Amino acid sequence: MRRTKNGSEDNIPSSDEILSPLVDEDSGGNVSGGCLKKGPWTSNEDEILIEYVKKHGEGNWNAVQKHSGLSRCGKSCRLRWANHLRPNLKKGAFTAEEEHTIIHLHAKMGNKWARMAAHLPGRTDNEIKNYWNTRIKRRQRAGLPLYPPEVSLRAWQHRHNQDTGGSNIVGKDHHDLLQANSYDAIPDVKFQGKPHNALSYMPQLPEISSCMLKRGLDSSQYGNFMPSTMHRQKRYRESAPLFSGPDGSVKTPFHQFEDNSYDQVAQSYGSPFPLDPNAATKNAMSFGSFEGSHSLTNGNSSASQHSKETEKLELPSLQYPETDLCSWETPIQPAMFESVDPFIQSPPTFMLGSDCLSPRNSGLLEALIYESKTIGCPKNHPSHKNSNSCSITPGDVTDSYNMTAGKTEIDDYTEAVSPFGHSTSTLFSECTPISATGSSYEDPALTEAFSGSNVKSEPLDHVWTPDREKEAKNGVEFTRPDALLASDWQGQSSGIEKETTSMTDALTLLLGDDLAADYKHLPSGISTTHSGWGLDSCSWNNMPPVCQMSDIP
DNA sequence: AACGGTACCAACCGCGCGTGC
DNA sequence: CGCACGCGCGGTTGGTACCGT
Repeated sequence: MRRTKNGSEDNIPSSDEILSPLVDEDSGGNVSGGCLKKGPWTSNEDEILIEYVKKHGEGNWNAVQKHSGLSRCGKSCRLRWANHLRPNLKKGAFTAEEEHTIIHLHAKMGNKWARMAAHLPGRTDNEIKNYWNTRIKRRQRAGLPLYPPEVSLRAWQHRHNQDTGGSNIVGKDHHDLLQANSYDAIPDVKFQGKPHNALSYMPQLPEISSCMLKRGLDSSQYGNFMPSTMHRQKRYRESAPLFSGPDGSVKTPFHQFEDNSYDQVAQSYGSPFPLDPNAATKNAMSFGSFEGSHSLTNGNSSASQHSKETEKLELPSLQYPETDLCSWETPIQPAMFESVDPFIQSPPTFMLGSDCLSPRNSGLLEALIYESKTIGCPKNHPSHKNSNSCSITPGDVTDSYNMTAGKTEIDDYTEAVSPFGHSTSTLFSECTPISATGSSYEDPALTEAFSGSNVKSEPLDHVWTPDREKEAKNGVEFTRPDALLASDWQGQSSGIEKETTSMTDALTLLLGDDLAADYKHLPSGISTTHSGWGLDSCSWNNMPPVCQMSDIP
């Protein structure tokens, strides 16, 4: 700590400590009764507290005031003790090892500071939190990604191992699962082994990498990247860098669309997407594309009830089960579409990750925003037959890859109109892998699926026909690198080298030569075309089953 | 030297959970 | 069952030091 204000930190008593000027003004200086002192602790107070703990042990903090005469609330005492006075506390800067651990822990847990602290003896959650927030700022300023690529990879590996080791829906009654209109009922949706198709694969990557990339940036102070009061455009520009430019410069997702790379990539693939020149739509798409990975805009902040349940699962934010909606499997809720600025405003509430949804993680304002949005959604009215009318259940989107979403309220959902003047379904198509096919609404089958009236569950393999595959290649959503990867995988898996080349070209366009080149140096199993998104889709089968994240104590 | 912006961090706040009555 | 209380957590605020102009 650089400062040594009023000696509370350096144990040098001062007159200020004796007669602390920091008594809560509201207390009028009366520190007795219910009016307790606030502000920095003095060494005197520290001594009193230490003595008290020696005598009575930790706990029962509210009794401190009674027994010791310390004019601090129990809560304050507990914090002081836990963060500064208890023995074995490490002071000073984090070591490189600790930093490394923190990074990995954060990739694994998200903003679970206390849990992270448990892995760092002598460190407090507050310390870690402050460190992380500082790190976020620093890296954001420096234009560096929050996580090193290898961390993203490891997180993915961890996730993948969990996935393959956990339950999966393959072989299960998929339909039943999809029918379960409850987050609780949503199992660990897995696409076992290698992806059967690009769409089944795609969700896996973004939920890890982009989730990670965003997550840290989504801590409270930087939730939604920037204060809501900041000008939108400014925020875009200052948002956490997610892409590296050819010159090493970092580009935000919005940079991606400020230049022509977006279109270039799309054109290189002959995308049928108009890549809407309309700014709003473009934003919507760009947001959607990242919203599509959800993590990017959700991070930790969101307010939703079901989060509580999932949080109880003690699932780290990056260990989202397949129900974790830091993926494209995420149901899209009204907030997403009704936000004037989905990137700025209250993020969708569909994050099922342990800390993605927690109301506690959301600011009160966010919660209110969402609440107001929810209320504002007529279909969300309690009287409506289905409270989820304005949303899509996890299963819906989960299965959207094969366009066989279970019976859902998609029909309702498609009726909503975004502030952009797009139907939510349009946005949905832009925000989900559905759009990756580029045929969300060109394909009659898909259209039918989205009509919501007669949705059939079909095996993945039934849906992924060669034609569909071709569609996907042509219409891959270029707002999503992972989609590109998926396409890449498709191309390679089917021996279409040309496609792969195009893929690489596209990535080069998207990521820049340097970055793309860097990927070639990544170890086996890691993408040769990208790192920011974790792994090479074509290396799916080569992924070592080693869960590096488990190395963390 | 003065000023403003920034970085950093301790402390605080609000909320939710668990428990006991 | 409802309430109060203790506790823990994540997020936010406020104060100070540092740095650049």
